[in-house]
Amino acid sequence: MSSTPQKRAVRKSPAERAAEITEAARELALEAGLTALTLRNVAARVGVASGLVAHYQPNMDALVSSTFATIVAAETQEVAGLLSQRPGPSERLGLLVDTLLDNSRLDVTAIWVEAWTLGRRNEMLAASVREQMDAWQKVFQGVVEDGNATGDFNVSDAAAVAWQILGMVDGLNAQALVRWDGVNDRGTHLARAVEGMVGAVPGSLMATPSA
Amino acid sequence: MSSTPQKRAVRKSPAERAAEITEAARELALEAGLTALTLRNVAARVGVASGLVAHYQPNMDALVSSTFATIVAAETQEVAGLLSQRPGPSERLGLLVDTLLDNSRLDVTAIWVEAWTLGRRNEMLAASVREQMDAWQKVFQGVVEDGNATGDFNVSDAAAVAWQILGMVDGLNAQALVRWDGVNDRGTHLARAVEGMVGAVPGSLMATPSA
DNA sequence: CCTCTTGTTGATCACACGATCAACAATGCT
DNA sequence: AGCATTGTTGATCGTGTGATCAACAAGAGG
Repeated sequence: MSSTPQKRAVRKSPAERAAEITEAARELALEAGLTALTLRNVAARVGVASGLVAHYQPNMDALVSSTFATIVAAETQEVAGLLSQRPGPSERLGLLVDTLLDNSRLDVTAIWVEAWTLGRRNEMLAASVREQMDAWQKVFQGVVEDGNATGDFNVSDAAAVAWQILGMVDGLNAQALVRWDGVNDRGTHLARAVEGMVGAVPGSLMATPSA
Repeated sequence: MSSTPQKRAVRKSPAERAAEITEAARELALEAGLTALTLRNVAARVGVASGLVAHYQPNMDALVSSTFATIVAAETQEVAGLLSQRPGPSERLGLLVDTLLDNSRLDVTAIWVEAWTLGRRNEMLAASVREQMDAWQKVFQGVVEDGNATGDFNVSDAAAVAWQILGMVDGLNAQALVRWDGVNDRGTHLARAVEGMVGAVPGSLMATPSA
């Protein structure tokens, strides 16, 4: 009769169990947000007593923080990987803007926004947020500097411009989180704005879809 | 000896008490975020029993929602008021961008960001958020349309561009919430980006400070 | 087959939340 | 002065949170 309420969880190695817990936390966060990361929620997802989750984590703030870092870092690396396949800076920046606005990562965006406010009460999370933002900024900065070198762009302060573009992307994504309607061709408008910022030829960032 | 623990609160008219409560909620939210709006917190600030706050509000979701709306609407009207004192569209758009990035409203930004995530679990708040975003978008759209009429700008879809600028401003502000350092002249960079979007002459949005 | 290590349980604590409501008391009215 | 209205209290309920820890049992080593 009863399917879920198993009597006792099978005994596993600490490494394996720890991995289960962090993975469950990752899925939970993506589905219901970082706020859903409670001892009992995570435990239920693993199929284990709540005490066990506490046993594998110093405290919940740490689990929230590391889960955030895991999710966001994965996205950064994934997108950075896509970038390297593009020939020039213009194509890369265009792809970057286009990819980040394609609404296929709204779950990650939601976690970003949540982390911004949760960071006010979770110092460990706040540190992770700053760290991951730096990583993203570095990705943008690299592309901008490449464009400067090739002459495609003309930017005096690549770091600052990278921060700006990142901020814009974040804002537009957060907006999409609440108001998905209203604007259709966000990528085009943002591309024009970014072209203005990096001193690129208008239209040069228009993505040529690989499909 | 005891200062705060007064025996009983003075009896006031419903209107006056209700105003006290909403005002206390406003201050609390600005200081500690919308999450701090609990029955007991608000009650303590007013100097009243927690039950009284509940008596004046249908539920806490409603208080959170209305407090958000109050704070944000005030900011919108304040900035919109400043706008009307500027002569042309370029000056107005420049002032808009400059004012919203001057870091003097980070408390309001924090509330925006918090509302975006809280809205996922508070339908009333979500509605308020959409409403207030629309209001802001309308402000931007008005300026863009003016610029179109005077020929200062050249935009085909003023509504879409207004959404974009709004999103960018929100993103940069949210970023400043976590990373206040790194970028110094955000206004300049954003101005260049916006100039690109609205088709304005480069440099035309540079604010000429009234001071 | 037994023992001992150790992964696991679940009851429990203290706290905070929203919400409710009978009892209370201050005020205004007669 | 006495009464009725009504603003106000504070204890209470049910739920949820993080954290703790004695007790349990599964599995490995002897």
